[in-house]
Amino acid sequence: MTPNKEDFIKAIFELGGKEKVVTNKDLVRMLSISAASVTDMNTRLLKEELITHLPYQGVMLTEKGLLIANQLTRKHRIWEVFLAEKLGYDWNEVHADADLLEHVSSDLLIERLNIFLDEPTFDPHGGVIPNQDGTVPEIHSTPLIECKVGDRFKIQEVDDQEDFLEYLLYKKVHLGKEYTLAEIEPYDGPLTLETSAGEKTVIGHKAAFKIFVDIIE
Amino acid sequence: MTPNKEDFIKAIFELGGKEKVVTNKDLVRMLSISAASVTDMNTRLLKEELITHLPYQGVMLTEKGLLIANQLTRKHRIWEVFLAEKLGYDWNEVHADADLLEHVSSDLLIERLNIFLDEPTFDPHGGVIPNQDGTVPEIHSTPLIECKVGDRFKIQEVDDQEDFLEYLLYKKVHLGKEYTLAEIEPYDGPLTLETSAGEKTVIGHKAAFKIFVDIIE
DNA sequence: AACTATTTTTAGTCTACCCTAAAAAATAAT
DNA sequence: ATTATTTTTTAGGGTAGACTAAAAATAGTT
Ligand SMILES: [Mn+2]
Ligand SMILES: [Mn+2]
Ligand SMILES: [Mn+2]
Ligand SMILES: [Mn+2]
Repeated sequence: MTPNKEDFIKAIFELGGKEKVVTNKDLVRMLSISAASVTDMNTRLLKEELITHLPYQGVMLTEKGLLIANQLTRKHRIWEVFLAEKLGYDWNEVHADADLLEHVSSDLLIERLNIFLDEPTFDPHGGVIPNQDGTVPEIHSTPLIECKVGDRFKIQEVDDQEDFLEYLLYKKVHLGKEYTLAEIEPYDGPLTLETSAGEKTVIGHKAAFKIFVDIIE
Repeated sequence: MTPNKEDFIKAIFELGGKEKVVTNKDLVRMLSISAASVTDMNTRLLKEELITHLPYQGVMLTEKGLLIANQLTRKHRIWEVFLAEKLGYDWNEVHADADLLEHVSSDLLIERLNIFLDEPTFDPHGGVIPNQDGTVPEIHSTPLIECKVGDRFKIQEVDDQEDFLEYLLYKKVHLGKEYTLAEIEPYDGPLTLETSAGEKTVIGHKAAFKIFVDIIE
C-alpha cells in the first residue's frame, strides 16, 4: 500500500464507492489527475482486489477496499482532532496536514494518540471516527434543509470543504451550538437561525444541505 | 524534495558529511541500498547542488544540503519528544515513527508542536534540537570513556541505536541521572558507575564511547 | 611492479505514478 | 438514425528510486 493508492481508495469511498459505482470523471475532479491516470490506477487496484470495475461505467470498493478506506479515515480524523484540540488549528486548517500524516501512522501511533485524545468519537467537523476494526458507529443526523420552522436543534456535523468551514467560522456556526430555525424564505431563499440569546444568523439555501443537525426533543 | 532524498541527506550528515567526505560504502551500510543506487542518488543531489562529489572518494554536504539536514533533524527530534513525552513511547521506540513523520511535517505543524512541547532543547536521548533557522545550539559534553575514576557526572546524551537504547533501559541508565565513575578495569575492561545511593552499574568498554556526560564541578 | 581485493561507476531493467494524444465506446442532440 | 459531445481506454513517454551484472578505478599485498 502506498500514499497514492490510499488516497485514491479514500476518494472512491468519499464519492460513494461503498454502495454505488463511482465514475472516472468524478475521480478526475476529486484528485486533479488525468483520466488516463485514473484508468491506470484502477487497473492496479483491480489487480489487488481492492475495487470492482465495470468498464466504461466506473468502480466500487470491495470489502477489502472498504476496510482500508475506513482505517485511513480513522487515522485522518484522529489526526484532525489532535491538530484542532492540542495544537490550536482552526477546523478549516486541519485537513491538509492530516491528509499527509494519515499515511505514515503506525497502528501503535494511532492507538496511543487515540488514548492521548481520550478516545474521541467525532472529528472537528463532526465526522464520526471509525473503530479500530474498521466498523463505523451509526450516527443519526438530519440535513438542516429538511428542518421545519420552529425546530430546535444542535449542530452535529458540517461538510469539510475548507472554504465552507471558513465561511461557518465567520458565521460563528460551530459544533454543538443550539439554534431554533426561525424562518425559511421561499423560492430557495436563505434560512434564519436564532440562538436562545436572540442572536440571529442567516444561512444560504445551498449551505443548508451541508449542515447536519440533531433535533432536540 | 522527497522523503528518500531527505533521508539520504540526513544519512550523509550523520556520517560526518558536514566536515569530511563520506564514502558510498558507508551510505550503502547505513541505508541498506545497493552501491549503484548510491551513485544514482549522488548524481541527483549533485545536480541540485546539495552535495559536492569527489569521484571514487565520496560526497560532502554543501551549505544548502546542510541546512536541509538540520531542518530535518529538527523535525525528527521534535517528533521524538512528542512520542516519548506525550504518547509514552520508550526512548528506543521513538525512532521509526519519527523517521516517517519528519517528511510530512509542515512548518506550521512543527512550530505548533514545538510550542505544545514547551520548546524542548533535547530529544529523548539527549540529541540537541536544531533551531528553526537551521543553526545548532552548541552543547559541550564528554564521552564517558574519557572520564577518570572519581569523576562525578550527569548523563547528557547517548547513541540512538535502537538496541543500545534498549540495553541502557535494561541497565536503568537514563538522561540526567548522576553517577560517580567508581572503577575502570584495565585492558579495555568494563566501567563501574555508582549513584549516590550506592547503586552500582557495570558498563562495557565499547558502550562507554556511546555515552556522553556532563562532568559536575 | 604486478597481482588481488575492494569500491565505484556504468549499463540495462523494473515498478509506481504521472502525463499527452489519439482511438474507441457511451451518451446526448438533432 | 445520424451526428456531435463526452467519457473512457489505449498507446507511448517521462521521472524517481530501486535492482543486478559487468566494467573501471582505487587500494592493499606480496
Ligand atoms: Mn475531516
Ligand atoms: Mn492523504
Ligand atoms: Mn533521535
Ligand atoms: Mn526519514
